[in-house]
Amino acid sequence: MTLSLKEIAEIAGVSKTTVSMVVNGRGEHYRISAETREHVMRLVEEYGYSPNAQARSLRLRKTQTLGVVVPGLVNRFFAEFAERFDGAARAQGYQVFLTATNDDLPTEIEVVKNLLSRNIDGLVVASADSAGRWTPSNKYLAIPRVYIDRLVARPEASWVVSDDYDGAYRLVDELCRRGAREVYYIGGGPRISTSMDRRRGVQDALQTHRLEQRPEQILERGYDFRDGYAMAQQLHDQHPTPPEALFTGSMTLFEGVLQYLQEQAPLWLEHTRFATFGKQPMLDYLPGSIISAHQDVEKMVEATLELLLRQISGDTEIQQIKIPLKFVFR
Amino acid sequence: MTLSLKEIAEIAGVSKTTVSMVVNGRGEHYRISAETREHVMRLVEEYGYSPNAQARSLRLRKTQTLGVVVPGLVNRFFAEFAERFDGAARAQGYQVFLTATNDDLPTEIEVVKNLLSRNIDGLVVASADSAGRWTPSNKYLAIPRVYIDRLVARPEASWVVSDDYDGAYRLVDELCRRGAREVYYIGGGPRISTSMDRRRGVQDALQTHRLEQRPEQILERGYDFRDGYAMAQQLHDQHPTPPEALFTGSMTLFEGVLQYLQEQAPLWLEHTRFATFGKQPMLDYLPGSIISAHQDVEKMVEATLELLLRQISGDTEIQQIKIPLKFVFR
DNA sequence: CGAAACGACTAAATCCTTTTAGTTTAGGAG
DNA sequence: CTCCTAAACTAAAAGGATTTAGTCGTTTCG
Repeated sequence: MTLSLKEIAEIAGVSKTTVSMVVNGRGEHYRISAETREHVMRLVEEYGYSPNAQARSLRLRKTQTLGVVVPGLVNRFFAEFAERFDGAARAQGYQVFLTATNDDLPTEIEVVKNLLSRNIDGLVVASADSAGRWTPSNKYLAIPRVYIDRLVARPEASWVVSDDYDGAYRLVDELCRRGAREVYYIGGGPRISTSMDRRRGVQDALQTHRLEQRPEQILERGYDFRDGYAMAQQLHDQHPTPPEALFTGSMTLFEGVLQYLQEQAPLWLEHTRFATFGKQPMLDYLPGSIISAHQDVEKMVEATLELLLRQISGDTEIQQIKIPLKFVFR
Repeated sequence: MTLSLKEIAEIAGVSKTTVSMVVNGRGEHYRISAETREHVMRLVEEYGYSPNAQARSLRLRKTQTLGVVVPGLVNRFFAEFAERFDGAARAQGYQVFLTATNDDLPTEIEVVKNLLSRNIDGLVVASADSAGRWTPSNKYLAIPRVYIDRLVARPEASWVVSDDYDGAYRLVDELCRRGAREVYYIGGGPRISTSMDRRRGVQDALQTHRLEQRPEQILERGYDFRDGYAMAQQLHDQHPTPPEALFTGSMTLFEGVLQYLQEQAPLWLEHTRFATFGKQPMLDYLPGSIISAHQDVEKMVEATLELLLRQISGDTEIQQIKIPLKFVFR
């Protein structure tokens, strides 16, 4: 059993107000004699009193709590983001509710609603739906929030994303510089902003290099491992010989592709040049040619937390930040 | 602005009690006429009322909140555990506070204290210190909790861990069956239970196969990438030719080792047989011989949540569960 | 007919803090 | 001696829910 403020006050023989003042040390227009302060403090320590956060935040209308909603944690980018964000937020006195939605919009909506009813102070979302095709509640619209990774069209709000267009462009540009004349594209769901931007980047780079773009060179499905596997299969079926170059929109997709190729078309692993989004230490040890681009997690965390805290402290300005990717040209 | 129960009651022209009853539908010894119920419900929908979780849990002494404390999320096992646990807990109506401690005991203690002051209903910890060399508060001792991955000596409590001893034994056994006569061990910090068990497994397997065990064959440091790198270096310095077999205690360690070997001793990658704990899809595409064992996350999540919920519902029995590992003998 | 039972509500207490608006005591100024 | 002020506290309200213990008519039963 933990004691309450009231009980401490009774034991100490002072009022609740006094104990509260001592514990919070907020002596604005109140003074407490050194004697009393010490007396109360001793009891607080002795009984290991710490304020009940429920009651506290009920009164203060502040929970010192943030919500982070991501598609999944097995995805290394989100894992790293979550881990760093958690640490940074904690350093600022916030505890984090972290939730994975599995990229499912109904789940996302349910989770956000739950978080809102818990009166979180701020919200970070990598949304499953960039188009914003659901009607947010007033409470949702009122809460400080930052979208990450994928920008969201509606409601108009702050976001921190990577420069996906530029990343895709430069990856494909590099493939071409290295001699590729035929680049295939395997990407995530066309309703997610990252997919759209990456695809545009790829296409513009091909255009710059005056390379042909046939519709069957563009495959889009989802960001899942199985999507990667399936698209590799589809590609292989329609084009049995190894293409010169293959671009995948995420590490998970790349893993799916790899799985298929190893099983059904190992020749590709030797002859095709790969470019992919995502980070993975083991890429360095794979045979074959692989270049990659990954998000600058540290900068993103920093920017996200700053935007969020600024909103929490009352600033209503909307800010939208695009962060450059990092490239590994092996 | 969201309305409160009181305001809804005023608009509806009924008491707070009635609204509360309608919303929670807990008509044990209270009845509410269909008419009133419908009337109130309409207003609740219209204004999008949902109860304030702070106030609710203050009264109920239940927060429908669980804490999960892990060393880090970039580690795939913890990421997968967290993701699945989050989903399973949400299905049971709990929201999860997830925190990464970076395997730092002071951080762990601080985080747990914070979670306790928020009155979480249950706690899951992969502790940075298996020896239990800190004094837990009464509140900590009283809260339903389950240790995972690493068991904790004190306080006596429920845990769900993998059968590390067996896993290490069988990996090394397999190495020996495949002809290895000399196995080196690279492991995590000797104060963490998983390290201790894995080491014992390795040593017992060597003994079974009547293989020599020199002290310099056993390296222990920590579970970090850099630890792996450093131990590989140390090993290479004292033994420049590729050893027949090398065991690493985690995927992160293996990655560190790989990094060093690729830079300084690429020959090893061809000639040494590797065995490692951990899961990583890309292992399948690496050249060389690698066998591995990884935790059965699904079963662990299931067991952990069940033990926790049972404790929350009042069962005080301590249960300690060891779950078999999964092996991939490539 | 009187008492008990029941249906349909409501008032007020409770959970634990924070904070506003006092209250009490002592000392100094006039 | 009275009045005022400062120092050091305290009482009570507020914050938003749940729940115990009623209240007040209307039926039902003996």
